[in-house]
Amino acid sequence: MSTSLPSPEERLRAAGQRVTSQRVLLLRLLDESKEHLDAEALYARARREMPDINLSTVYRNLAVLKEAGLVEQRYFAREHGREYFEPSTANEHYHFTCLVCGRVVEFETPLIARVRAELQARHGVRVRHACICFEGVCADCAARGQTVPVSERSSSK
Amino acid sequence: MSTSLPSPEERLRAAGQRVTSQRVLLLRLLDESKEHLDAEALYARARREMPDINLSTVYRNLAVLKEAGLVEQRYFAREHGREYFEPSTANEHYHFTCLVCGRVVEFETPLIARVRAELQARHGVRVRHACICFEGVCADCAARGQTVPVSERSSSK
DNA sequence: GTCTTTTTGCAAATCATTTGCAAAAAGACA
DNA sequence: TGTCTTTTTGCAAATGATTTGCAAAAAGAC
Repeated sequence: MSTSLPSPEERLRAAGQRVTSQRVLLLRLLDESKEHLDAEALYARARREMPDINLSTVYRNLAVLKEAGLVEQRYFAREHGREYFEPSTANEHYHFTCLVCGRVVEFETPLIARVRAELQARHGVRVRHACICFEGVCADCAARGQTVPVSERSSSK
Repeated sequence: MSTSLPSPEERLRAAGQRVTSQRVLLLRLLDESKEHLDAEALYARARREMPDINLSTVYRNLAVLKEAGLVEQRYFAREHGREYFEPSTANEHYHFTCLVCGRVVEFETPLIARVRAELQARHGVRVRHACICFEGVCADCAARGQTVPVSERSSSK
């Protein structure tokens, strides 16, 4: 989600990566997006401005940008097999996904850091990364009486 | 993992599911396993006792067992695209995976429940499920000086 | 500009997981 | 126990996301 970050070009240079038009475009699209995008969605948007861009270029660049710390990979709810991305931001935040409408609520909490600290203290492990995501029913959907997600109880197709 | 649970047959019946030799076997193998297994690993073990069992049967049954609440699906670390399973147990616990040796440390903490409560209180959402996993370097690997995971910095193959 | 290295587009491959289908097994009931 | 109905299985082929090999094109360095 859009914050005042340096331009895509600057961020690429700062990260020691080559500045290609494709990378600049992808980074900009991720910056501009209100939602988290997966490779396919990002590809669809990129094509509108660069019709010849290839899906594998999107995948390759997402991997490069992730490695360079310019974007972060996220996994959501039942969609865990699909990777979503967002630009790296300073503040650590987590996600809640509504199973009914798909809305993603971002939130912050110091408790996860405490869990990490506990883990470190009690088990001597060094935590490098955490994947935290919650899912359920958002306030609006609950108010609308939508309590049972369509694709939960029934077969998952 | 292995705890004193009712027999596979009993659990299947209690869950209103048909008792097939394949299901009994899979459930037993999951009970017996010290590690979390994915479909492929479970299949490999199952074949030893039932050579004709099919991989798709394993997948289908894991889905059934999950739906019935008899097993729980987990996602780990960089392996997020792959689903691992363990028998459902009463106590809620979370996982830490060592990026170097692959060891999985299970731990409990009341803090995650607090995060859920906070989410509920502050955003009005009803949390149904949480996917929580941590990764990093375990105490043993850190002691052995193994700080930089093999497949982290280099290309991810 | 020229040269070297990295990146791209394209097509084909991979890997986990799913599905269609006919035969086999499970559960219900006579 | 035998029969009937429904669910499950094995097998093969399909799917869907992601990856890879390769030759041409673009980026960065000199």
